[in-house]
Amino acid sequence: MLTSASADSKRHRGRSLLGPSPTPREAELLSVTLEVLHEIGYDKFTVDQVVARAHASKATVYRRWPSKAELVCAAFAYRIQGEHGLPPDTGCLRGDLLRLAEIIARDADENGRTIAGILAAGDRSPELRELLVNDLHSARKEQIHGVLRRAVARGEISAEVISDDIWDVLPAYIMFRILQHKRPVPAETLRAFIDEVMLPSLTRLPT
Amino acid sequence: MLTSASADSKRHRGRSLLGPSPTPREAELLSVTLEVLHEIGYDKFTVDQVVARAHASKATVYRRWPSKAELVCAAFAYRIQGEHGLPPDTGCLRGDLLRLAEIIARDADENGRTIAGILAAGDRSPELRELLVNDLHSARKEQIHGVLRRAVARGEISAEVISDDIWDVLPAYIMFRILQHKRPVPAETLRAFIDEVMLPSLTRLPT
Amino acid sequence: MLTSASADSKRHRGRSLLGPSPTPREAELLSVTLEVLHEIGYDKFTVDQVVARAHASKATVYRRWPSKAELVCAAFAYRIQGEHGLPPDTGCLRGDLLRLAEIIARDADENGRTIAGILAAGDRSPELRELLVNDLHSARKEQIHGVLRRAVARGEISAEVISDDIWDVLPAYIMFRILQHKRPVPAETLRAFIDEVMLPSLTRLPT
Amino acid sequence: MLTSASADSKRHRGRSLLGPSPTPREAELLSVTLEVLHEIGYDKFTVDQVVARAHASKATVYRRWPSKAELVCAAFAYRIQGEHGLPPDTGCLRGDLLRLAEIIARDADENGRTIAGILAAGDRSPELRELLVNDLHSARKEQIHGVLRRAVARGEISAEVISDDIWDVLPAYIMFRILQHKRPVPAETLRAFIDEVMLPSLTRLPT
DNA sequence: TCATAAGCGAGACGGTACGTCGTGTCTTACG
DNA sequence: CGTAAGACACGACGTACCGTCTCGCTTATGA
Repeated sequence: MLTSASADSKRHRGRSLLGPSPTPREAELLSVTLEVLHEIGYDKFTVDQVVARAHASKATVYRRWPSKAELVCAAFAYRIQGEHGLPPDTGCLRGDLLRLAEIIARDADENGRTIAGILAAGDRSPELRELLVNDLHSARKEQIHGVLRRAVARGEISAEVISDDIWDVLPAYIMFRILQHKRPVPAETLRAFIDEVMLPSLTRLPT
Repeated sequence: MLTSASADSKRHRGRSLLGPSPTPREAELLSVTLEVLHEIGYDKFTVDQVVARAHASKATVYRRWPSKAELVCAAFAYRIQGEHGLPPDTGCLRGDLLRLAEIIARDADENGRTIAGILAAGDRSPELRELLVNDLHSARKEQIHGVLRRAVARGEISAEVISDDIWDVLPAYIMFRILQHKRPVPAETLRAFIDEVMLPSLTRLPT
Repeated sequence: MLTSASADSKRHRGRSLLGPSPTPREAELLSVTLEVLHEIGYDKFTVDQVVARAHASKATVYRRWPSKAELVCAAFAYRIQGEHGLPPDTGCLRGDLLRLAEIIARDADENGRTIAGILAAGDRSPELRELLVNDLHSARKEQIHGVLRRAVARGEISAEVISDDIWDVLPAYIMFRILQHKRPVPAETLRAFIDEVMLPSLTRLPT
Repeated sequence: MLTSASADSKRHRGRSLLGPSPTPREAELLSVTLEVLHEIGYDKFTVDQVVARAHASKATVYRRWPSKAELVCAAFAYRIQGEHGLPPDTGCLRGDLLRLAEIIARDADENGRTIAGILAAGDRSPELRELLVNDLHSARKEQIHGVLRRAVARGEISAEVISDDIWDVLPAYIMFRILQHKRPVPAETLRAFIDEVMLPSLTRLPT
């Protein structure tokens, strides 16, 4: 028996974007949203398509997400959940970074254009966008800091090089490459970036 | 000594995107397009507004640029022309990079959202988008390589570190920061990026 | 005695052109269409004007009538409904015909140009045009045959002269005159036509 | 010294619509106009099509005829010239009328929709339209009156039945039938009209 | 003989209507 | 009551046509 009050109180644990964790119907709609985004890209994305494919009503969508932009944001935030896992330990910093770079590159390859769309539509709902960006990157940040902490533990790098400001060099570069050339970033480029930029920076002599 | 930047500026301009250099009327329309983009942002941008403000006809616009996306691209390519100038020589690589970072940051701050829009709408006209991206970044590439060549001439760095693949670390990071947080990149972040990432990479010991 | 007119009026009205009888919103739009047609004429008629005046949306109009031509046709068909009434019995055929001629002439005077426009645009939607013409003239046919049947009942004419083919001599002539000279047909011309053409034909000696 | 005055005076022989008789170039353009009208009908008619097909320039067209409506009118007036011939004498009024009806019916079949278009667009250039209508029907009037005069000469009808007002019953009915059903008027209908309407009217007993 | 002008082909241009489509609001009917 | 279905206002998009205009090119005359 459903006691929607207790269900409600359960839902108010959600963190950032989704507030309450999504109901089954919401989850379904968000999944369909992600599907459509993947298939036809952000700029051809249509709320009506989501509605049609989910056999839903526009009112049902707009009751929860007041605009197309917020629907897309919410769908993205929904997707991010559960991606916080650290990549497996490969035994050395370089291996960990290469592995992480691959993960990020694959993800960016799949979702780059959608993210660009969200960023471009920025002013429609600035606060939401900010939340999304935070969500997006807090996952990455944890992964990266995790890898770096492992390297510190191994004695490969000094703890001082872990910065709170520019930790995002790796995802930034990968995302940028994806957006610029719309092809996947070649593995060789990832390797070069890690060997020629990341590692020199992380193992630099203290100034 | 190569001054390929100046050589570049001597070429018949507008070769890539605009085909022939724009007629006066075209230039006018592109200028108005840029105006509108700045004022109301990419997602609220309207061809009709351009038409109204330029006292033009829709046919005049669509005769040249077959869609809104291409109009915006062309306007951007038009804007880029003449931005090839090298930043002034500050005497040392670090100073040059800081100066260049400022330039890039200011530009990205002004046009970031528009660029994101173009990237998001990518598939509407892929070839045009590619041309635009090439134009956008060939200008930057010239500037960066110019600065690095100056550093090589000064003996600050080895010519070997100049890569044709990952030269774009600096603009990538700046653009990404702009798009992520929509505020201007703080000078301190630029400094940190240069000191902690760029310079270690450029002055790294040969592997 | 056949009262096919009243039988007709009992049928579910709006069968032919409008399909189901129009919804309130449809009726409103058709009324506004007729208004605009009267005010500015067929060739300056604009769907946007209808939309603006009815505080409607273009989509609302085009959802029901796929083109301007069909909107105008439907508006006309809508107008025709309820015009099936017989003119009052004046006691003799000549009087009935004069009365009917006046009615037709006034109607043609008001709508002549619009009808010409519809006819000219014929090929845009031939089947619809045909329906419209049928509707337009089935009403007239009822009126004329009604008048003639009264005359037969009075013994003024023979039933044999009532033709199914060329019953439309009267409306044809009136409409033509209206279209040709754009002024109303003078009463004297109507009288002459009835006395010198209609009545000799109706009372002719059997060949 | 320009002799445009004398040139002008030369050209001022034309009668009604065309003013001066058309130059070769004008005649060519009018012919092409008629061609296009026949092929695609009045409502899809386009000045640009005439221009393209005649390898002419829009300026050339608009220098002579200030609007599409006037171009079409002029083309029609041009076509009418030389159609004033009487139909051959068949020996009796009925034969003459049948022959004439055929001629009119064929002409109306070819040009009905165009004429309707001109009539519908009436208010664009009322005076021109009036001229056209006069031209159109003065030719017919001559033909009909010619046939009637022949019948008077034969003693078939009385001269008194020739009316100046409602002479146009025959073309009116034919034109109307053409416009209404867009198919050619069947010969049987023409015969019935002549036998059952025209002849009773023309041979009626004096009231 | 050449230049000066007029006619012309070509087609860009401003304006405006068309018909399509997407967003976000709202109503109706069903379960 | 929530929901599916979908009508609706608003407004942008991209197309097409009209009538005006400017450009060169050609031709035909007058100095």
